[in-house]
Amino acid sequence: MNRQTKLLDFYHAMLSAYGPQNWWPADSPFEIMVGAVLTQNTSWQNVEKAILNLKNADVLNAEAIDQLSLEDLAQLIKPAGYFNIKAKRLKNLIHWLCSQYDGDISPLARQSIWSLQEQLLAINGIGRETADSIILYALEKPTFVVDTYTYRILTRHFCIDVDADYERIKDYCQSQLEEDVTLYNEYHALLVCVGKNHCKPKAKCAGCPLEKFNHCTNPQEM
DNA sequence: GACCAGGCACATC
DNA sequence: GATGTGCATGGT
Repeated sequence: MNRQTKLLDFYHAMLSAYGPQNWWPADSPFEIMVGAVLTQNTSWQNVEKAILNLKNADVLNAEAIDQLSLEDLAQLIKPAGYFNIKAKRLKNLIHWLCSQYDGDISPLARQSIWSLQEQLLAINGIGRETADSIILYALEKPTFVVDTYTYRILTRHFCIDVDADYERIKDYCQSQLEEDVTLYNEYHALLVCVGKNHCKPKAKCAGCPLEKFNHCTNPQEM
């Protein structure tokens, strides 16, 4: 595929407005996996505090988290919110990594996206977005990540139906864009940027870099 | 004080 | 299968 699509136009507009985002903000693929769980329905600012706690306690590694008690882990990740449920989810993910791969992420990079999705989605607490975030950002494989920002922005710009589900949105995005890790990486990060700065739940989208393409309709206007 | 944030699983109908 | 609800901190 080498054609100009609506989503590619969006991409160039967002990129020229914000520049490369160079996600994911982390020091290692393992930290990305942990962050992917902690950021579920949570602002990144709060996730950073939780990750800092893990670093300061010297437990930001698979073996340490696997051995940590649920209560101790929950206390460390408290700033990220939902700390009891996220402690369980994090331990589920890390226990899978330890029991199946000896706590080593590198063998995962040699597996297919399909196989990785199947394994990750089988873990309680890992849903589609978290699985795709891990595959794209930690394992650097081309799978598009859909989140609330993606949904909100693409529905307001009439790219997708309001009742479109995760897979449908993902298929739409992947059909409009070249299969490319860097493109998918930047695209999702830029959508988050637009979502945070302009495309808010109950606000008009003034100054949005996507404004020039068509009317951005927010729910209050409909 | 209300609203929102890189979701997910589970209960209920 | 669709829809509703609990989970929780911290910034605006």
